[in-house]
Amino acid sequence: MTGSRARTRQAIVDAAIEVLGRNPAASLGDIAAAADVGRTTLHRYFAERADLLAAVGTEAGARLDRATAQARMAEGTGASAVHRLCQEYFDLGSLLSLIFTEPGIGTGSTGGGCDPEFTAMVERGHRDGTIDPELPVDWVQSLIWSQLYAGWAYLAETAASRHEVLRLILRTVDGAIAVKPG
Amino acid sequence: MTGSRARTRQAIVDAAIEVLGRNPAASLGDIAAAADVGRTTLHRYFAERADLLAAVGTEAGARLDRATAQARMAEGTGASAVHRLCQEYFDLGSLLSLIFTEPGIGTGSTGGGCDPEFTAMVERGHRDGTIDPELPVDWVQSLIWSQLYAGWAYLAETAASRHEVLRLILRTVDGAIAVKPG
DNA sequence: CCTTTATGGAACAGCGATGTTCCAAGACAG
DNA sequence: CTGTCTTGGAACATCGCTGTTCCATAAAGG
Repeated sequence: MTGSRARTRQAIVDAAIEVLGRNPAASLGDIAAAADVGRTTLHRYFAERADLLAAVGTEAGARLDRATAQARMAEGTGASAVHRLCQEYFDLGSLLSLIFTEPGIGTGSTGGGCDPEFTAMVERGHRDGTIDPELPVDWVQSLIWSQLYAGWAYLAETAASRHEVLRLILRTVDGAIAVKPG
Repeated sequence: MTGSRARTRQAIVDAAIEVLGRNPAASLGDIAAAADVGRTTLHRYFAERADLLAAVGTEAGARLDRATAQARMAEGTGASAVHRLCQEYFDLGSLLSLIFTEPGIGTGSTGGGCDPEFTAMVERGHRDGTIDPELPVDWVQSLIWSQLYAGWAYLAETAASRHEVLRLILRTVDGAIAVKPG
């Protein structure tokens, strides 16, 4: 019956991502309820709150890595790679809120500098004339995350479709990083 | 000694904005400590947490209104007005985090649609060719707030100067709302 | 000098979240 | 059917935050 345990555990982690994304201060009872699981069962899988948060961090890192890989940051112009990255990250859904509000959730204690692949992508864009050279690499990173988060929030508050919101995000991000005519 | 009361009260509200901006779940003890005031004194001025939050909301609304007025949204092209609005709002400092994380903090229970003045400004920009007509008014609003918040966070995490961060914000916001060449 | 005013500390009860233990019930495999 | 696995509910102690009361102290003002 080990398949059941894995399924329950995953349901709890998924629910935690969903609920904590909406409210980072949510109680374990809220998370258990969202997972359709008793609070006792949640504690059976994660003795302490910190254990659950660690599992959420691991899951977040895994999903993030998967999305990053699919974006193929090393291909095409810098701007086109940023464009693809936004598309893939947008699919992270409720995880976006969590990553944005809880910086360093899926990062292995790095905290500081950007991912080397990301840096390479933006600097390539600086050289190939598709990303404004005045914008530092980490500012481009802030830009992308804040736009993705804004889009996710916008999706939750308005009647706009997922597709329409993605279009808006891509349009504004592309414009923001574009080399300025003046 | 009524001057002292006003000063203490203001110090508490200011500290609350500062602390709650960094951590919306901060305890009253944290806020009192940040205001260099005993927790007892804080309770003397604000019997319940809700009372303090109401005062913070009022203060936030006042500062927001002041900044809005100074931006003169009705003057110049739509894009230039957005530009000025970003400059003024950036000066709100730590209040930015609070407004961003606690939507509707200083708004008089509106919640829904944008400010009419703001709407007029963006629609003017749509007509005068300085703001991309594909971008809905409330998306422009999301864009501005998310960029201001990102800038404020960037300022706290990096060694960049306030002036430099403002430059980055204005550059990316201007690019994001600009009419696209394609 | 003496009163009023403002403050901070200590102590206390209440509350919600947390973490633990124990037990009963249902599901599944042999 | 029987034993194991998984679960959920109830009860409990604990902890931190909240809100209140009481008292001591220090400063400002008459």
